[in-house]
Amino acid sequence: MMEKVLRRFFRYDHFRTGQQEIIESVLSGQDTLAILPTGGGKSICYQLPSYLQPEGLTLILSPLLSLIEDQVMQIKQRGERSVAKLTSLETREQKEQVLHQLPRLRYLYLSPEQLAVPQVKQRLADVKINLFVVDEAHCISQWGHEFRTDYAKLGHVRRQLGNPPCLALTATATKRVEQDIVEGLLLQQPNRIRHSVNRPEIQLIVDQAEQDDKDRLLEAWLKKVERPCVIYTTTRREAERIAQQITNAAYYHAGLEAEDRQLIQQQFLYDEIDCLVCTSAFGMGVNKGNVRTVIHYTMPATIEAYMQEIGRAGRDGKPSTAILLYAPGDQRLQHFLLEKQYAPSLWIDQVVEGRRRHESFETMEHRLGLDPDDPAYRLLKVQLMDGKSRSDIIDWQEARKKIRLRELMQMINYIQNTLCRRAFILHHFDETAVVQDRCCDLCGNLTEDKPIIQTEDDQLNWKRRLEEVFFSSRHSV
DNA sequence: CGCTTACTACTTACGTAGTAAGCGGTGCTGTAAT
Repeated sequence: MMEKVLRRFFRYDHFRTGQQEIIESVLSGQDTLAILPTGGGKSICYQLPSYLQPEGLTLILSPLLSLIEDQVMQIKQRGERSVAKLTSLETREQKEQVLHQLPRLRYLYLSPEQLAVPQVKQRLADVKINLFVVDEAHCISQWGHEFRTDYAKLGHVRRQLGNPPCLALTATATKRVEQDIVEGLLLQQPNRIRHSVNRPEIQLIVDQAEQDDKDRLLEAWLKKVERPCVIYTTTRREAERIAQQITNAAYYHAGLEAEDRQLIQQQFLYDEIDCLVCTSAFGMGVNKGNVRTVIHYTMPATIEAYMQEIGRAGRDGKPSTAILLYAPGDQRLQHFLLEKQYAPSLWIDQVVEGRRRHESFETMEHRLGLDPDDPAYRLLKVQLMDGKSRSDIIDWQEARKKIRLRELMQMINYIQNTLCRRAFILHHFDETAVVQDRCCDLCGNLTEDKPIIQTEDDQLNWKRRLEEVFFSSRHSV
């Protein structure tokens, strides 16, 4: 039966690994958390069940407008017309029309922010929702706490919509991320379907250097590795600077116009450019099979982010390479960026005091010179509007910073690890290490399944090392 | 916080040291009312 639907509506003869299991779980009405390798055909997992149900809507929450556009287009291309999207790109009339069509609609794509709009929520509450899908569900953990807080509220919204079954999909999730997803979506005894996050086709290399040698090192690696190649940097300026030094390269970051971003992504996709230098803005939803190399000029803030980013290599399954360049002190920028997300206690005090005097946020913004677009200030505002007190917020900030510094430490541990890079990463994702060829710079093809490095239970050591890494310049004796 | 850039001061001939200012990621968004 399922194969028949697969052939008829999706024109595939067979399911790929994991798809069937997820679909069965979805059809059983259970909450499902699925960790599938990238490019594993995730969309079929939530699109197919709809054809086996007599009526009802499939709601798909997606993090990027561009992703929503792509998905809707792909569905239409396969001949399904009962699909719509609800984003800020639609006009008021279009939105109204979509909300009017709801009872007859099969798929609705929207951003998490749209679900915070009262009218959207109300109209959706009147409709039968078969499935509540959260695509790229790691965003709940990655963005939900600080940056896009509507992600953290999806569970409550789901309750308000009659608690339809939920399917959360992602490619990479540690236990912590999994926990964030379960809590954020209020999943009830979810069926957890896990596939290994290991990407055996990608060999892992870390190259440590002095800051001044990095450009030369990058140049040397570029002579050795195959293209197409993605180079990740932390800052936009660095992405632009490095792109200039490389032939047939372009840069990509969030400071570009949406049109330019799309154009460059397309050029890279069609091999007109074979080297893309970018910030973390690049990658989500990019389906390019032949990326041979991912180089990190500077490290990301977490191992999960690192896995997401190197995961863009070798989707065609052919041998690929991930290289991370590290110079002492590289973590400081990540540390700064992390700190910058939280309001300084001065702001908290000032704004709490202003509210006590019934001053509006707008007035305070003027009086105190606060930028209403600053994410840290916006987060503070959300928390205060949610009824949080000064001490709630301070305690929460402390707890979050501690978690995130620890994640950053894990990234450093990966770099300074001396056993096996792959084993370290798999261990981080609570998987057992595997032995394989083309493994990493530390073990080559001689991988052994050994106990790996310290983990969270190494409390004392952790604190000491944290001080060493972040404060050594000031506190050295 | 730490790195880079811009400017100033002082010295002494076009250069250098010292200080101040600026910068550093990710994306969504009913936006009320004249």
